[in-house]
Amino acid sequence: MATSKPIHSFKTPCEQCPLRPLPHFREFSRDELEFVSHFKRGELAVDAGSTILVEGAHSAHLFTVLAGWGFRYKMLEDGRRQILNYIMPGDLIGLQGTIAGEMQHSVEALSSVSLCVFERDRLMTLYNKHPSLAFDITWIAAREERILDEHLLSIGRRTALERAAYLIAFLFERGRQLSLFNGRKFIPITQQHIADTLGLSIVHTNKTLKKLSERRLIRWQEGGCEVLNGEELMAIAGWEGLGEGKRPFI
Amino acid sequence: MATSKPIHSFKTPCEQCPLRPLPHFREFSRDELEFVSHFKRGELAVDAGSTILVEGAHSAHLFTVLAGWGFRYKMLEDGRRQILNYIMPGDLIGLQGTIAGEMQHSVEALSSVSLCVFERDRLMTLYNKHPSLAFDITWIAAREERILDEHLLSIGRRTALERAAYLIAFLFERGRQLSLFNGRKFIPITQQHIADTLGLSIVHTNKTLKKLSERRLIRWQEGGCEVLNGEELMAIAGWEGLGEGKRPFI
DNA sequence: CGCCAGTTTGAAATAGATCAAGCCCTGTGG
DNA sequence: CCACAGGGCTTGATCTATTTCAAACTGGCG
Repeated sequence: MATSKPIHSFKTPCEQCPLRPLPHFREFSRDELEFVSHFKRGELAVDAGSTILVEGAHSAHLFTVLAGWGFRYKMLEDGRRQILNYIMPGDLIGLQGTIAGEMQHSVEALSSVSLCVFERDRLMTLYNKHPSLAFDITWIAAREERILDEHLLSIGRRTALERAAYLIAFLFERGRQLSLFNGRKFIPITQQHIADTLGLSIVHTNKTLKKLSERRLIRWQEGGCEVLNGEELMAIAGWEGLGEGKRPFI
Repeated sequence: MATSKPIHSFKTPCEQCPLRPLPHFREFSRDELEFVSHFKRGELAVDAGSTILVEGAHSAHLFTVLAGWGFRYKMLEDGRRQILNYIMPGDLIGLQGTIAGEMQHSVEALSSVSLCVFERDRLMTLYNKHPSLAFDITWIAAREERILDEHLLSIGRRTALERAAYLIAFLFERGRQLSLFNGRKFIPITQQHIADTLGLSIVHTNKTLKKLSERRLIRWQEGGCEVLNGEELMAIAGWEGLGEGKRPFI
């Protein structure tokens, strides 16, 4: 399994980037846009279930998600898996490889995913020539950190029901910010993924989700979760949301 | 409680920084050193138990830890607390305030702590004038992310015994890298802190630590934990360690 | 048709939480 | 010098959230 198609020579010009017009992302200056356009080396398209990056590998690339859903995870030697966070359009992945030499986690696609490919080697040029973009990269890393903090709070101190409510509300909020839902508020995820994110067994996860379903907050469909009441999920979790405001991306 | 002394006008010149000579940190160029020296605005000294930053506050400052131990945490409304990570010399704190406007977590001192104070406003100058330092800040953020990933794996998927072993090994490794131990390998921490880091109750934490004590891997002393066998703790946790190599700091 | 991944359910086992006390040490105030 | 209060640690007993085990159901798909 987990085969990824070769990197396309085809590339969407950054000037026509489908993400840029979204209200969630900050504007680029002409200058920045031009640099990023050169920085981008190609596009990668993978199918649902493919592995995008593997723990331990030395990848020469950085990626920005153009479309689709995926997740980052780590495993223990005996196979226990922990999902660390989800990746969605605008997210930068592979930065960790820059500091540690090799990836410390794996990344897998939940849906079909397409990614912009950058060369890690040229990152220093970005820092030298475009301080504003350099700052954006720091911003993106700090944001990921903030989200991990919240996940940690969730796994460490929330009950199973609160955790599940938090996770679904979180994914829903992220999708909403990215204008990902056309009518059907659908998250392409399996109960096993939810279990591995929340640190619960799949059986208990199933029973917990059933409680949320009975309260008409979510509905489970083939291949994912439909959100019926995001507000109430946030209330159960005691979670404030992601905050408004525009964010950068590369 | 939690009173912090006013920011000292007194400042250790960066040229005489006690951290710089440590083998764990990367060298600075003369240029970088000069800039950082100007960037630094003063020093802050707080006692054990003091709050250094509070969730929700708008701080105008960034800090680098010069000496001492502390921790970052978040709380739920009903008082449940989750410790997110520990801060030690060389760590940068307050960066999150830059991206979210306000702090998303609090920081408290475990021992007496002294900090270098920087003005957040002048961060952009650093990005404009010193790309190498800008990159270092990203590096530091990405490193924190990596550590949070590991914590998440721990809380989500390791057993209580494994978690405790991981945490103590982790703190021990960090202290060792920083040459913090002179003979006595002592971590200034309370069992309540360990419980709030591992997502366990204090009673169960106590019983778990007792098992580690009985195996002669640690010894509990007044006010903290003495590490007797870091190797074996890592083995129990199935944890590889932090990796060698120098790291930057500001 | 039969297989497979994902979901669902019930029953038994257990890790960890909660409850309740007691202990030790240090600091404080009479 | 003693009393006592408080924080941190320890321990045993009971309770419960969650895991594990086992089995069956569903809908696609070759």
